[in-house]
Amino acid sequence: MAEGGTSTIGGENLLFLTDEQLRKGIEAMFFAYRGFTADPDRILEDHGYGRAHHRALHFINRTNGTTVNNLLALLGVTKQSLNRVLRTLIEDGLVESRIGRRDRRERNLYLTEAGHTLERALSEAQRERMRAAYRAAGPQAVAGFRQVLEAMMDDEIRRHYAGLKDRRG
Amino acid sequence: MAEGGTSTIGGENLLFLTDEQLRKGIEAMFFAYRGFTADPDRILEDHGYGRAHHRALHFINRTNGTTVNNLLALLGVTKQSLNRVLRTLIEDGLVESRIGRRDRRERNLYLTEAGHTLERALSEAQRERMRAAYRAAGPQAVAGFRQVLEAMMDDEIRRHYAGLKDRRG
DNA sequence: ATTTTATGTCAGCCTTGTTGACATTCCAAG
DNA sequence: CTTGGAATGTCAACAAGGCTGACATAAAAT
Repeated sequence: MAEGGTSTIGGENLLFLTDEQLRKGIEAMFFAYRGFTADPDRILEDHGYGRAHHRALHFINRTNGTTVNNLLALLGVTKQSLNRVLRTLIEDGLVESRIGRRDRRERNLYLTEAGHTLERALSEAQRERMRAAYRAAGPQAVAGFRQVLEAMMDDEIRRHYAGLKDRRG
Repeated sequence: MAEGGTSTIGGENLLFLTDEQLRKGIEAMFFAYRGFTADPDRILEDHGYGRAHHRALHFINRTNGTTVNNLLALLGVTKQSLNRVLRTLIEDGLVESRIGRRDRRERNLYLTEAGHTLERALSEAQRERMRAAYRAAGPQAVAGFRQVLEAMMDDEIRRHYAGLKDRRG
């Protein structure tokens, strides 16, 4: 049974995309995402946090000193929603909010030591799962994985994904 | 700059997994999943439904005549949570719930004509995005994509993913 | 001086997860 | 046959975390 076959016709590699194959891909995405979030979720539960807190910690760590507005664009939620999460993280001493130096309206966000500790625990759990999957699938598969995921993003997001740079300060 | 490089040493293809590469993979997963759900979400909004309704419709369509318990295992939520979604779908005439013939405690679930119509609209939107991503990335990438996703699932789920069969009745 | 921008906050709504209590049905042990 | 436990599904109530709208404040821009 040839599933997901490719064929080379006239030098070009063609892909036969049946609805059945696409459905398999859709379900793979759904189930894999569950696995992807399962390990951090368990850690978060112990701290009384949810996925929203994880996402905030991740991107604050990634883009050190980022502003609230910046974070909103990345996370794709409303400021009210982000604010609720951010407030608890600040109250709990995981995130520090400093008034901007150039523009005093802005708040620059940083992880505290405690924040870094939790972020590391979360991301290490997630990296471990990703590492195992990468190893099992092999380098060629990993390259393909990344290509398909990137093609699946919205255009605006793809720019964020590609262009995000650390800006320490 | 060699990012995510592979090298062939002694005939074996090795993969260098830096934390940075893994983090890129993690973010790709996050952003791609947003894109993955964006199109159906827009359709659902028009009908006053959410993602949970989409998932239910998908798996009822896929496993025609499935029971509530079966669906629970696939969706990974509590029966109470599923029940709420199911109730509205039944009230709205998208899903039919028939008392089981062998075991009258069970309910066998089927899509009505209207249910099929909405399911098709949702899955076609999602397939279209998947199709475009597959085309952009190419067949080799698609194979890798599926391999990595499968390796990322929890073991129990992987069995569901691989082994799900239609059982019409 | 006025307007715009960045941020924070309050109130209230919705979806979708959770647990607890309960009804129905089946099946097996007595 | 009856009865008690297990399986299945429903109803009620609560929490997290999305959302919108309204409003306050401070600072920057005009």
